[in-house]
Amino acid sequence: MSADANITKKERDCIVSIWNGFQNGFPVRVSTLAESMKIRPPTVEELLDRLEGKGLIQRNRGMVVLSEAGRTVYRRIMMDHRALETFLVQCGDDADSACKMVSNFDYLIDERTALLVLKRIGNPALCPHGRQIVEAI
Amino acid sequence: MSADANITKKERDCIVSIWNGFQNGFPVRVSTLAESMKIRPPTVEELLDRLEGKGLIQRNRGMVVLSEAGRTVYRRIMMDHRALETFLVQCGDDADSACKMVSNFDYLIDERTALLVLKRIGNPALCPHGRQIVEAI
DNA sequence: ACATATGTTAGCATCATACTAATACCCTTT
DNA sequence: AAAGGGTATTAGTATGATGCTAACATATGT
Repeated sequence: MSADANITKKERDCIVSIWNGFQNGFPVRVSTLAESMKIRPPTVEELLDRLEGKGLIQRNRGMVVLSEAGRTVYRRIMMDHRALETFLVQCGDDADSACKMVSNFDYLIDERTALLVLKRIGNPALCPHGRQIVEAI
Repeated sequence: MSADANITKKERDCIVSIWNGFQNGFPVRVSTLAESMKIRPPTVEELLDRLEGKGLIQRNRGMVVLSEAGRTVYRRIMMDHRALETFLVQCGDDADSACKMVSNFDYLIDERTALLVLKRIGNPALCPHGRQIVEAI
């Protein structure tokens, strides 16, 4: 098992952008996603169609939110991401490089593996950026 | 930078299969590659066309070998693979799961990161399967 | 009601992956 | 040398992911 609802890198990025865009309390808009992902709105629509097909998001008149399943996927990606990122920083990498590197494959790592890594690095509560490794959302 | 001659997962698998097939001293054949990768010969041809285009292999009447550049890519993939695999085993994973997991992203990791990980886990000479982590080929 | 923003469809294009069917090539055996 | 068997390659097709522009639709605010 991977972090897996069987998603691609772009779908992963989109899920993360949807979550980040939501931070202020309002659902993110398609145009905002397009801007933050540096792709055109129709390409975002395409991506959203696929994510909706997988049950990971809900849409309403241009507003986009993660579904319960989508939030679960997000949580998994982030736990995996922050576990590895924290490990790399412990190895001597800087937080930004580690973050960029790990973004390329965090969505491919299974939960079991992430938990093993977390235990090994001492179950820290926070990642190098100061965020909760196991996020409650 | 990733381990990167900018390859895909299948191209990565193909490079590894070409190397493994070569072990006995004879270049691997297309049919052998097809069998070991569980795809049909024409799909192998397609893959080989792309790898040849990237200068990573050389072909001669159905025989396939890695080029110098291809061997470099292979070495990098394997160092990255074995570094992470060894780390996961140190975390408590078993060698086979670790191997399978790491195969999904070893080709995405940059050399600098792999070297940091190697240092951190104590620069072991051998991976859990007993192979040289830094392979001389 | 109109103008502007934004969202959505339609229509393409490209690349990676994969297949079957047909053809070409090579080697061994007769 | 011809025939046959195995292997490689080409041709043709398909699908999924990613991306675009242009056109059309829908809101929102003045």
